[in-house]
Amino acid sequence: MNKHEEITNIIKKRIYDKTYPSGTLIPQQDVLAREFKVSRPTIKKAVDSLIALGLLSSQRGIGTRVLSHDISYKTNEYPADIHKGLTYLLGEGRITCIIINFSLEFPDDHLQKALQLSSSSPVYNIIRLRKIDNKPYAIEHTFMPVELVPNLSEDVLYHSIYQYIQETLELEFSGAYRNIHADKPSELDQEYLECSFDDPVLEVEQVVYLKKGAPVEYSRSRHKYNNSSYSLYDPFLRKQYNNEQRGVAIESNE
Amino acid sequence: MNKHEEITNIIKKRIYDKTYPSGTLIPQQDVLAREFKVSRPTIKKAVDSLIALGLLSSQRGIGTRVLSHDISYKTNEYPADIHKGLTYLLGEGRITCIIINFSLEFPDDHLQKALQLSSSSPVYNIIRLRKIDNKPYAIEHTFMPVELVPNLSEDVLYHSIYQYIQETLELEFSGAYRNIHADKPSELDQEYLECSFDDPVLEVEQVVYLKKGAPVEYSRSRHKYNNSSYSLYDPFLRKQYNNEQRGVAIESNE
DNA sequence: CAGTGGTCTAGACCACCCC
DNA sequence: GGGTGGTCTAGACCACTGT
Repeated sequence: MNKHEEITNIIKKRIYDKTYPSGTLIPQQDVLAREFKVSRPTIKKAVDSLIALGLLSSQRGIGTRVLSHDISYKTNEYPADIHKGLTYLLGEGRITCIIINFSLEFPDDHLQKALQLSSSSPVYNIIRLRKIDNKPYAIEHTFMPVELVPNLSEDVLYHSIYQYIQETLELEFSGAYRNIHADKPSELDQEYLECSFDDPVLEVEQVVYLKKGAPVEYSRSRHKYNNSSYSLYDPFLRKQYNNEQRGVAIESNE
Repeated sequence: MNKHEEITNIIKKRIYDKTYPSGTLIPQQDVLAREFKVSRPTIKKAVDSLIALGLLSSQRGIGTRVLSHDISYKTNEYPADIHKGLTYLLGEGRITCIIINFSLEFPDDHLQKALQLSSSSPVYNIIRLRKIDNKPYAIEHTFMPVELVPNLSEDVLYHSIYQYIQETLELEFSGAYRNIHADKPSELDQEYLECSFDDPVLEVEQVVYLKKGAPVEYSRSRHKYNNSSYSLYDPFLRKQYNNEQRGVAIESNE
């Protein structure tokens, strides 16, 4: 672990255990630098990452303050890999998975674009149903290039594709584009998510990229509307109205 | 403008104008350091912010590669302030605003918690309908503490509350917690968004914080399901399964 | 091995706030 | 003026990659 990450974690603990209570100023950066026997830029880096998480806020000439978010922090991790994430959170046994479809096909135009593939490069077409305590939680429809993820078996599908990619194939991820929107339930949704025709569905569409740069997954996860939601903290780091994209956006499909 | 921000913008331009084509390696950090006559850590900072935007990906021993996201980049800015953001994007004249409600009240329990107020501290209760080209776009229901945002007038509501807060009151924002979910349309939605009883609605619920630490807004923006969506890039910066929260999360409301 | 990015240092200067 | 965080430097060392 890096120094700045260690310090990040220590400060985070001190925030949660109220060593640094909500609303108060934490010690100055040079005091922390002396305490942890590091240089000030290292402290700064640790503080910055806690600002990005929404736990701290700095003001020049004043200090760095602990923010108090009374937002109920029931936020479950939602990494690219729902299965491993939920297993981690809820423990083994409560999460189950049903494979609805597992086949190979050639990508259509949309997939060719999203995964940057040629039409002759086969992809897996996977549909899985995730359950928590035997109640349906999400339908995940996943496409992955066979080229990048060889030898995918049903065994892997029941566990974690992401673990297989990281640990067996030793590939690294760089990040994911996501688009979150509401939709009417499809027939598949109504059947597997056990919802009626007028129950809205929350869909998280994403493209996951490898560090190498290649897209490794296109997927759509659909959730019953009263079952889950997507939470995030958006630190207003930059001038808001740049001429360029930022992380967070709403698009209007006129 | 900081040096690292200037360099960030220059590199960004070079990515968009294909000086650094998709998929290729950009020059090494020490080459860039010499070109821009800055130290390497400054280059690193610029590169890091482009990694956070999803434009670059670095690998030790190899270099820094331009990612190519064929995701259609129709992403409109969605800052906390929809009005100013959309005005910036679409130009003056296409955005209009109707005030459906503007009143004062004392906060209920939920609002007291979200805005960290006592029950005797009044809040504005504002409902506005946003239109693009005279077609309904979103219903925004906003609560703000009178204490923090004094002298709010209808005039300000038609323009930008955020501009008023930043420029007149000279307050700074630190960021916002958001929760995005799907919902059934309310009667208000059906009336003003012109949707039918089985059209889903996408709601973005947020609490916006000042740098000082105080929550300054609690709001819910509701959109017709086929009208807008929420997009973001999630860089997988940290180990995914830490014992602590990250920005992105799904919560299951069991 | 040489070359890449990742991290850290020690110190400096500046911008800003409050007294 | 005295104290805060924000930024930048010049150089160093390390971890990792590919040959």
